[in-house]
Amino acid sequence: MSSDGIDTRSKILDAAWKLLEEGKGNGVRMSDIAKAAGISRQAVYLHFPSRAELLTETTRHIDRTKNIEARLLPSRTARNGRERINAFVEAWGNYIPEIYGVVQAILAMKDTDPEAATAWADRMRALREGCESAIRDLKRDGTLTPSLTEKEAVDMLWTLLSVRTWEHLRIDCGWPQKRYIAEILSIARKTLLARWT
Amino acid sequence: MSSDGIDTRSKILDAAWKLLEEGKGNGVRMSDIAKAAGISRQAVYLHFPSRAELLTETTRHIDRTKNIEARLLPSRTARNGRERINAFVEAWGNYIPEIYGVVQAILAMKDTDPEAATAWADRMRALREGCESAIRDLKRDGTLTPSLTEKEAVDMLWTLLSVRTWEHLRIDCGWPQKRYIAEILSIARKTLLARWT
DNA sequence: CATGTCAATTTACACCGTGTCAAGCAAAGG
DNA sequence: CCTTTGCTTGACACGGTGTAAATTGACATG
Repeated sequence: MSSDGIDTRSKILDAAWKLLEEGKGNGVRMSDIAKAAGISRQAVYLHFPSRAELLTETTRHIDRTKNIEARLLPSRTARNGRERINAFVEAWGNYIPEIYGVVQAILAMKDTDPEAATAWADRMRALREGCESAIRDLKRDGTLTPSLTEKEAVDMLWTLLSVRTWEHLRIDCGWPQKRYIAEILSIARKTLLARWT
Repeated sequence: MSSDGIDTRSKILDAAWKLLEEGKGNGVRMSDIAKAAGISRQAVYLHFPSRAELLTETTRHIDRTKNIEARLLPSRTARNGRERINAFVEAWGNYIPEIYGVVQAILAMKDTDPEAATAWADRMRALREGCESAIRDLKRDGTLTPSLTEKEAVDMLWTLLSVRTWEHLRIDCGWPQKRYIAEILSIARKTLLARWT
């Protein structure tokens, strides 16, 4: 065991998290993380085989400490599809800003590093499953718009909730978070719900 | 003048275009482009000071030969705002796939290279101006939804037409191009037009 | 014909970030 | 005590971008 109470692995993850959080998701190098964790660059490689691995572990670390599962709970216990969408959009939409830094870094690696690509695909599949459940409920309630197939509806919701959409509205357009949530919710209702709702 | 009819600069641009077009927008290196153009890597630097510059020049090259201006003309001569949106979405939406490869490469550089970032911002400003004109017409016609300010409406349309949204629906979700156009148009109408239209 | 210029060539190198390797050091624990 | 564990330092290979210098070959103009 190490002399300091908290183990090194956690120190690395925390350092990575902090650095990625404060602004430039990209441009954070392994050496920066090492320095922030107070260890040598090589020591980082003793715990994580590659930058891609470190980044994906960092997202898991964040998920664990921010307890994303608990946050998504309300959406799973919603009384009907309509409310499920509400809860889901709110939960995920408000989670994005907390992981944006790390996501940005992974997204940037995705194009070149196949490992990062699959890690990201995994992450997105989880989100997609949430969308699928919500749409399924809508379908069950009979409130799903007839102009979209179930698959298309899932794709639409998934796209609306994508990090890129959030990024575009919040970062590029400068929208406040509340406005983002409200507007995405509004679009989701308009495009997914049957007219007579 | 060079002995071969077509000058080297164009050969480079064409080579870059072709390589970026066929698949992996990223992963195309300067040496690849040089090889494809039939010259040495260093010769490329005689014509373009940096990779970022080459990429942005390539988009201009494509714009020129694909005549984007002419394609956007119908949207500018539309009789009313509603039709202007139709024409604009169709023109831009169908243009994206033709520039996607190059755009992907620039987008990837954007995070690290400030030069690429400003080049991309320029490009996006042009698109945004198109959105602004369309929304202004809607406002003039009185068909703009009252639930959005003019600025917000522009932001929404701009986001719907972003390359990232296209990428998500077409690449990640596998939608056919026609479906993409139809659905974006549908969302745009539902979110931008006043109820009574 | 000689000269100068220009485009492109080759070779070489600097820089940066990732990832690897080897040797050494300090402390914990049998 | 000696071994193991966790980390250190230092060095290095690789890949990609960008720079620099010396050279060749074609062409135009004197």
